[in-house]
Amino acid sequence: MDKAGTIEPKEPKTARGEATRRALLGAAEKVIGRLGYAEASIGAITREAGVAQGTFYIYFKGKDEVFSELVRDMGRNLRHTITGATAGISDRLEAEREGLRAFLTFVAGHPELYRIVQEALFVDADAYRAYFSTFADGYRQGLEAAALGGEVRPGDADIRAWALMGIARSLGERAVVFGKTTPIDDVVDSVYDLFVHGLKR
Amino acid sequence: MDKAGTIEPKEPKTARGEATRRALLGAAEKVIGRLGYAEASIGAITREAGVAQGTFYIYFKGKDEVFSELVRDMGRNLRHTITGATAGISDRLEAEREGLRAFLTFVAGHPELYRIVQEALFVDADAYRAYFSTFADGYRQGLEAAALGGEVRPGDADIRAWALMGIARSLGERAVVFGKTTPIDDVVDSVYDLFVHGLKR
DNA sequence: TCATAACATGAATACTGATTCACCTTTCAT
DNA sequence: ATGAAAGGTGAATCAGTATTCATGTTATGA
Repeated sequence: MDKAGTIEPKEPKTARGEATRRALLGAAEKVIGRLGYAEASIGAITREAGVAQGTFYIYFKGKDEVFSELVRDMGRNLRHTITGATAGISDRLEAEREGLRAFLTFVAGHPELYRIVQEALFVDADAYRAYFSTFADGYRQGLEAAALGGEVRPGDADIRAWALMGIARSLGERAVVFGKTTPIDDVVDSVYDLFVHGLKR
Repeated sequence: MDKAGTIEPKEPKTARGEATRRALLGAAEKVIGRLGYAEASIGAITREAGVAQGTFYIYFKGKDEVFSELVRDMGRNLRHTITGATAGISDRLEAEREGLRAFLTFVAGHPELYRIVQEALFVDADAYRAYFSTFADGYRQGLEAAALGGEVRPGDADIRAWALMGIARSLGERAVVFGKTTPIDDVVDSVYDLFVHGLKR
């Protein structure tokens, strides 16, 4: 009668199992990204992964679980990418600009990111909130530091963080969901100008 | 053998029927807003509306149809509200500010707006695109006119439109989904400052 | 006042797809 | 070389609900 320590019905790791799990995760990303959560059947996922349906349940408790894992995964990847792209840039505005560029580039390469993250609000609201809260926190800290250093004018860092995040999201969506193909560098330049100077003539 | 002109299985209008339809639509808004599309059963909607399940199909072809109608409805309402709030304001930046205030106020009063509109991407992508395209067009036209009039500095109006829309969306979500309760007027002031001056000190 | 179109009912049907399970195969430590 | 443990299979359940339908009820125009 154990149960507290054991990992229950999943998390199995040994050699090829790891590979199968990855295959499943990758297949889930592809299928869910294409069809959406509701339409993506376990059958379609396992077919894509090249395994039998039952195999799915060796590694995941259910459909929601892969999904949640996917959301966390993508968040990590994206954060990692952006961190890499902005590491070592001391000027805040410039860091903001490069972060945006990295974000838009990543998104262009992972168009399913939107569907999946956005659908998370309905499938796993906690994962959704965690995803955006984490991003917002990052933005906010950067802005606070910059305000302290006198790089940017004073103002509510949290609101600004959400505003900037909204800009990035919106322009990513403009490209991926609405098919507007303005080159990323042009988008970045426009937004940077907006960041720095605002709208006023 | 007609069919072209007739309205098929719905659109019936006669006295109380109209009322029932409205009740159903209102119930759908409430229930879908609360539970999300997938979890919202027809049973729950008709129960909320106080009618039998079959009644639902007198007025709507299916679950998707109410949903689509809801999305369009909300878009119209919101647009109407914002138009009303900004009518007669000739200064573009000020109009932008009041539009944002109206938007955030509306959203605070209709927290289910987010769930529903956001879920539309999965249930009825066309309605989703129409919703945001319409908004973006409005923003863009306003910005183009302002640029022509020399009120704002030159720049890509479409990109700016999407950026501003993203800011509004993000801050609405910050309140409704993430429960941050900064007073609307404070949010508006912060964002306005950002609009006008940008971040640079 | 009654014929008829609208409107309403809710139990029965139908379908879809997630999850289970009894059994087979591969791996590898000893 | 061998027997657990880990990994894998896929057909058979099973649950949940959208949709249908045969049957009432209400309203109104002639």
